Amino acid sequence: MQDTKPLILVDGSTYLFRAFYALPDLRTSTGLYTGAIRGVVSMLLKLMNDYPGSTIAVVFDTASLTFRHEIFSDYKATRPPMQDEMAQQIEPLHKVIECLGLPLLKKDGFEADDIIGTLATQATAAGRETIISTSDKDMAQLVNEHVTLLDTMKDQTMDAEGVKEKFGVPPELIIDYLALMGDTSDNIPGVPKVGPKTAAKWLNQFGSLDSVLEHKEEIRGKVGENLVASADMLPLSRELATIKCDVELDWNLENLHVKEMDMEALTDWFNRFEFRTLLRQISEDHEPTPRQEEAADYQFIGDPITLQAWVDEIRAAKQVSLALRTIGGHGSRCLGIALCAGTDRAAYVPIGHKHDEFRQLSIDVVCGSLKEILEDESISTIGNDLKHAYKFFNRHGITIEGPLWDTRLMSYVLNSQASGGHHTSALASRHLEYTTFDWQTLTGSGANRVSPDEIGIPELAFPMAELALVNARVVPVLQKELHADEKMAKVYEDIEEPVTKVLARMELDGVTVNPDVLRELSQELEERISRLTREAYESAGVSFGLGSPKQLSEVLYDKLELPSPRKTRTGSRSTSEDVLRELAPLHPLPNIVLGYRGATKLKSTYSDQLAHFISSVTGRVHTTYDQANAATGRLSSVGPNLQNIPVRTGDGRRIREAFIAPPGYVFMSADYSQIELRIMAHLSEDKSLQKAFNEGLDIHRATASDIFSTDYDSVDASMRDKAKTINFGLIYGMGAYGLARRLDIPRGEAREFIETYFDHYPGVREYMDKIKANAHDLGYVETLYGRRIYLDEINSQHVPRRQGAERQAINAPMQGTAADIIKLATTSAAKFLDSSGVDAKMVLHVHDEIVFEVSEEEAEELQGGVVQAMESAADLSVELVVDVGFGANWSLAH
DNA sequence: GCCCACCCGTAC
DNA sequence: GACGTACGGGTGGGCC
Repeated sequence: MQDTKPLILVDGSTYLFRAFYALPDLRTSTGLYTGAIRGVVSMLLKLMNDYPGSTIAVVFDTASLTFRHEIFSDYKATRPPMQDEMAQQIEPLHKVIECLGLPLLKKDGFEADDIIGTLATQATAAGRETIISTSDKDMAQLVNEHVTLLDTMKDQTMDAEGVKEKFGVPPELIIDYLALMGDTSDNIPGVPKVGPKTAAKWLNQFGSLDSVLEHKEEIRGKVGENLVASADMLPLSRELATIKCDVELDWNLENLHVKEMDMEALTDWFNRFEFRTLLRQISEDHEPTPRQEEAADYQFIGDPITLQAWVDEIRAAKQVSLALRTIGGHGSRCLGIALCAGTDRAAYVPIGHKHDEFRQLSIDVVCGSLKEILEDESISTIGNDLKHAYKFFNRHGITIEGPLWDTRLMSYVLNSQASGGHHTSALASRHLEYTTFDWQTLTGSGANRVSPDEIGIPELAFPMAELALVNARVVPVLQKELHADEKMAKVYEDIEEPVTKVLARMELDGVTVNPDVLRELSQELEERISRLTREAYESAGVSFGLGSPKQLSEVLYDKLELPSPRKTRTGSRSTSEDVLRELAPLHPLPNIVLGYRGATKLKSTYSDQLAHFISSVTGRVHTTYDQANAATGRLSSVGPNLQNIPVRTGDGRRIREAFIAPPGYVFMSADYSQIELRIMAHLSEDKSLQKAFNEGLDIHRATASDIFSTDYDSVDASMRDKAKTINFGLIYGMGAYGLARRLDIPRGEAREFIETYFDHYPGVREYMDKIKANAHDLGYVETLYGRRIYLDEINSQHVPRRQGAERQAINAPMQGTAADIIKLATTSAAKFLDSSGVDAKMVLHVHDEIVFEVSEEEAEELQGGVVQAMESAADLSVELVVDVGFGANWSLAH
């Protein structure tokens, strides 16, 4: 009968090396080195656990010379001899593998790759799936429709598609690809200066190594010359890189079998190696002990009747505390949900665990029961990061309607920078003096970390239920603290809580990004990058790591002996953009590097990366706004960050062109004009600044006219520019030094500018003095709405730190008030969307800008509602002005 | 191999 | 040390 389980071939040798270098110093109390053994064994145990019943064979190299040495005597000649500490571990490791019952394969004259290649080929011929567990990229040549690679330590699999994705060429071309690149560790010669990018480019262009060689004369530049020079060696390199798939072996698909584990011998070995954790692991696996519930207060919910009893209890308590465990992108799979009614008892509902030794409930059944309470406006929902829960339930047809008591957000409003953060465990220790279960002991850390999916249901149930209970108990404490200043309670209730639901909606909806636009830009940038790389090497007279500031500084300042104008914070010689600009007149290299940096930045961060974030489910990009992170109350955006998409340069704007409205729709961008300066005018009560805004003047022009004593109408571009720099500098607490550097003028002159500014706007100076004094007294500053920003270093003896805190004291109220206002506006605009029924979605939120997609017919109606919502979000002594633009893409709408 | 500090550059 | 708030990519050194 055909074996339907996959054949698993483990590349023991590469894992041995990797494990050894990962844990080189691990040894027993008697001095026996065990790091490599431990690494390989725990990897094998994981594999056995993940693929129960599969045939797992472990393949090793032998110390003998191979056929590759016969055809190329220098093969692996540069490789240093294996360290003793590693060599000692090989024999015992082989013994342990035998005790595990796994077949151990090795053959003199051949490498592990060849044995694996041969067996995989046989399996494919027999129509059987093969999984090759390896971390060696060379194996990618073996991938086909029946063979996939698995990196067990990283838990990553790779099929043919994945090979193409990772290396840029399909599995069939991997050999050619390796030959072109060469391999320094195996001492396989390749073409000098050809790395992964060039190799893939050529192969995609010409189709194969042979046709690359046919066209070798056409390739220009140094790499072209190198190719011609290496042409004779390449067939040999190709042969060396080719894994042999027809080795005569004593093993075949029929006689490879896994045997029973020899527990006695294994226990003996593990004791000798002092592998206490592994010992526990294998004995538990073999003698499943009935697991006790950790505490009586925590219950399982494994059937609909018990679940209904909890729902009734929740309805009586008028509140539910929820803790969700989801895994996968955008919470696509739910392992389980913990529930807590009141503050006494909590329960765990297992839903999607892989190991189901306990009865689980389906997500549909659970949602069916929870729907009635979550959609009941009179029932409060408690949790930590409820935006995540809101989105999860929304995907399952439930809209949480009641008030949200989000402990993460409440804590953030109390002190955005609270040390320890706003996680449930941190809140438990800060506000309840209670220590929650340590997740690390459950999931491990670092390389040994396991997904929660690997953990059994009873193990997860306790800590999950505990989270729900702790959140329920911490809410009243946080509420009380918020009410210590009614303004803070209102910041939570009027600003943060309502905007959470709006942000959730926005994240769920996402935004359309056109990958074709990005791909085209990437290709263009790639060409530009390779051209600039060549030019840089020529200009420098040496090739070096262009992306490495360290190497660049050596070239600029040591080799070319250019003067180093500035040091970085840690004392190394800076190669930052403004430094390179200064050096540009002295040598061509700085400008080339600037171009290179611009292009690589754009490509790696945006044009390459963004397409990976397009959801295969929705076809759109879904960022996550972190509502409890920025010190001042701003949002931040992650996965991807959509708040730093380029806008200033022409190339950069092309990224924005990829953000598009669907057919029949347009983008509408609405942004506040000069909101922070307007807030400065309001907070400082400076009459001239207020007047300038209320007369509808261009504020930078007005400032220029004041400080340069010129008519408003005769201000020229350079004066306006200087005034703009000063205006922004003020918001950031800039001093004379910084202004001088920015404007490239003497410090005295900069000081005079600032003096003149304050003479014209005395209210601003008074306000800044006042806010600093206030900060020194209280240890915090406030926004207009009473959001606090604590400044721990405001009274520091360390002068630079104190000055830093003073700049924060100046900036935070303005930045924070702007954040408060746009959050209020966001909620208000969302209400307009709901009540008007206009066919529009909010798609992006960028600090002072909200972007919508709206049906073409209703664009005007949306504009009216949104401008009204945003301009009336706050009532200041100066007007709030909103600029609106429309367009098919984000660039055009801006 | 994994993690993190550092440098740098993008946004507002 | 000198301009605030963020996120993230690449490099390289230290450590598991």
